[in-house]
Amino acid sequence: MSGIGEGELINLYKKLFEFYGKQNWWPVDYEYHTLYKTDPREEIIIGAILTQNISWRNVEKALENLKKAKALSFEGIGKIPLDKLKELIKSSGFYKQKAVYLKNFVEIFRSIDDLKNISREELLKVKGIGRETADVILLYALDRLSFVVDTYTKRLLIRLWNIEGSYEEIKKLFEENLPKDLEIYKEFHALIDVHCKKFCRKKPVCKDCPIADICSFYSR
DNA sequence: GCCCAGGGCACTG
DNA sequence: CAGTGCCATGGG
Repeated sequence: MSGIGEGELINLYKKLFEFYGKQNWWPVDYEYHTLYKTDPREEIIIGAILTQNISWRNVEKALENLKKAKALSFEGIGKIPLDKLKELIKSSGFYKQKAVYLKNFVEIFRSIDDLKNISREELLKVKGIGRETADVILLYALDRLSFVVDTYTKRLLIRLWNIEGSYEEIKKLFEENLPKDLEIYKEFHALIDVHCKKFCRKKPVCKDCPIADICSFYSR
């Protein structure tokens, strides 16, 4: 699948970090959680489900609605009626199934503590939790060394080095060639997304791209 | 009006 | 295991 090693990925990381700076993902409203004594990690998981194949802008509106309803927590999600939940998260698209996913999730896991010893395989059994969402939960909410792959990551690897692979293959590629460091895992995924939104879009914008010098697509 | 966005499920071959 | 249809809103 690939012919790159540790050097290339670290180099990519350094270049992106240098250009964009620290991203501090996952975004969370700590003031809200301090005020209502809820756990910010639960917001990460709720957001991870809401953002499936939807722009973050649409998710932010849904999160705001949940805050106003004091429902941005597992307990809060569990308390509000399903129909009410659907209304609140409507802006995040696919809202009927996402509402069911959320309800089901907080039914299984009553609080963040119930996830303390969860494995990736167990998470993947939960309806609505696929590979990417599971890895987001593991990395950003539970501080586990599980690299997150998304469509941006795949697109970038194809453009940069013409590397294609399944989700698990790409995930392995990163995990085998990066230092086992939580901050690097978190920031790298965030940087890839930020970069792909700005430059490496579906229709690539190569002008002024900060990593054009290491990109095989650019030199074609 | 068209395209796309921080995927996942169910079903098919 | 890979491919496809479906889910649905909102901004560019």
